[in-house]
Amino acid sequence: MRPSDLPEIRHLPLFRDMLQSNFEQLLQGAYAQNFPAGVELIRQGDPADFLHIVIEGAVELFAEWGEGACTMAIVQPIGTFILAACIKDAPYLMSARTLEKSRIIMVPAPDLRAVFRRDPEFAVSTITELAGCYRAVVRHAKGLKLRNSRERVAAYMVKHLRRAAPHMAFGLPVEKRVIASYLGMTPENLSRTLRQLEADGLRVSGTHVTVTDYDRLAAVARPDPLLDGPDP
Amino acid sequence: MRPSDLPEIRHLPLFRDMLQSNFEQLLQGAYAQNFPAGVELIRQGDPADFLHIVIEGAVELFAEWGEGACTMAIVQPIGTFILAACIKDAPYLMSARTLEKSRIIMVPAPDLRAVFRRDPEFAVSTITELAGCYRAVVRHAKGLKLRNSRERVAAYMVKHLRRAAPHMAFGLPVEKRVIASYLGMTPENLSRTLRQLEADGLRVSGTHVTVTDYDRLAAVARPDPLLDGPDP
DNA sequence: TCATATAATTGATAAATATCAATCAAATAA
DNA sequence: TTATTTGATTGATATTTATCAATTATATGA
Repeated sequence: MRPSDLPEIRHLPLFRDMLQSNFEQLLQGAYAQNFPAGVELIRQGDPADFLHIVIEGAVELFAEWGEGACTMAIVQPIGTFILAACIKDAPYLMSARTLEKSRIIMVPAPDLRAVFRRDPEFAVSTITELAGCYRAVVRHAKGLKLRNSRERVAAYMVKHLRRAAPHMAFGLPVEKRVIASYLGMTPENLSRTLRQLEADGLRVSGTHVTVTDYDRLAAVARPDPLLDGPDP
Repeated sequence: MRPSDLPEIRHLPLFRDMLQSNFEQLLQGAYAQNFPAGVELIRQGDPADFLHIVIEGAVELFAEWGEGACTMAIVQPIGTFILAACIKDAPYLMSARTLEKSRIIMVPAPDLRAVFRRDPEFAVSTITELAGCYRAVVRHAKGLKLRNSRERVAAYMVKHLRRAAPHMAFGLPVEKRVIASYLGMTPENLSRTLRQLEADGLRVSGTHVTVTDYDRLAAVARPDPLLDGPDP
């Protein structure tokens, strides 16, 4: 592990408040690894061995059932994934693969469980982190059930535009087929929907998104913090 | 609050391992209330004031957006809800209403946060509980994205049949329209799907469900612990 | 650079699902 | 009990979304 990785990790909400000695011990047993794009890091159903931290690159969490598969989330720096499986000492519910060249830190699950039993601050941070993850999935599920695909696409664009504020443009973080799967639709349907949304102030060319009429687009998306998350 | 409520609550995984003194203090500030059916206990967007514990009856967690609404979960005794919002001190993401005459215990959120900061066992239980909630929603979202409505209905029936094992029959716990909404479909579609599944060993008459051919039904549902939860 | 693979788009069509309206059944209250 | 409300079912139809096939664009590697 690079020494330069540590301060960044230390600043994550999950690790920010714990005792220095516990932090050091936790990352003692951890190790970093660089992966090319398209590597399967985790297979759903396997026992949870490591908490993963994405330092560079991007990781797709996806689910499979029979022939089908779908994207459940994208994790980008600096983010962690599958905390819940590690804590429950249960099988992973999702698989994970790198979308690009990525640098990942892996913290052994038993160390994690040991430390939050004796560091109350870390326990509180873990609780807060998990509560945040839970709420994120609830919002995702709400979007799937309450919005149709056109509304989900519009909401996705509005959400990313807000992050890019005050600009009225941003670049898509991942391939369109991944976005389509995340939004619970086919790539063909996404393609047609983007075309259709040109009448509502959205302009997508390749990976570049421009919003020409925010109000019109927002009228389709009807953004709501209870579905799209807090404003930032 | 009835004295007879306490032992039951004390046996919940969430409260089982904490110090008796902390348990007593936590429930000191709590109070129990009886509600008729159809009462809105919580409105999404409101600040999270209380952890709710269902002692008797049934509570529907639902989400609203614009004109639309959908059922997100059913909580039955003895279960808790909206732990995550209490912990994050954030607005509720879901509304809650009683589906039947229900007895609910309400624990003030600030007490909750205070106690898990000083009782490590309670912190660990909270972490485990939240991780479990998270995984439940992930499974629900996976089901919505990977299965079509026929498969979701079949899986719902298989899941409930397993709980009723070794019987090959059980009663629907809530109205069909609630089940339909939970499964992300219209009541009409559920009705037609149930009719269609008669060819696959499922027999539903009113609230009574009988499975005449488990293997055929399971062939439609393709049950999977990563979508349907652990076997019990 | 070109050749090749992969992703994105487009059109045609099919399947899934929702909507609307009418009826039927079941629960509930007077 | 009967009257009334509410939920469930059914049919007809519209809409949404997926599938399949072909083409175009874009990225990737020799």
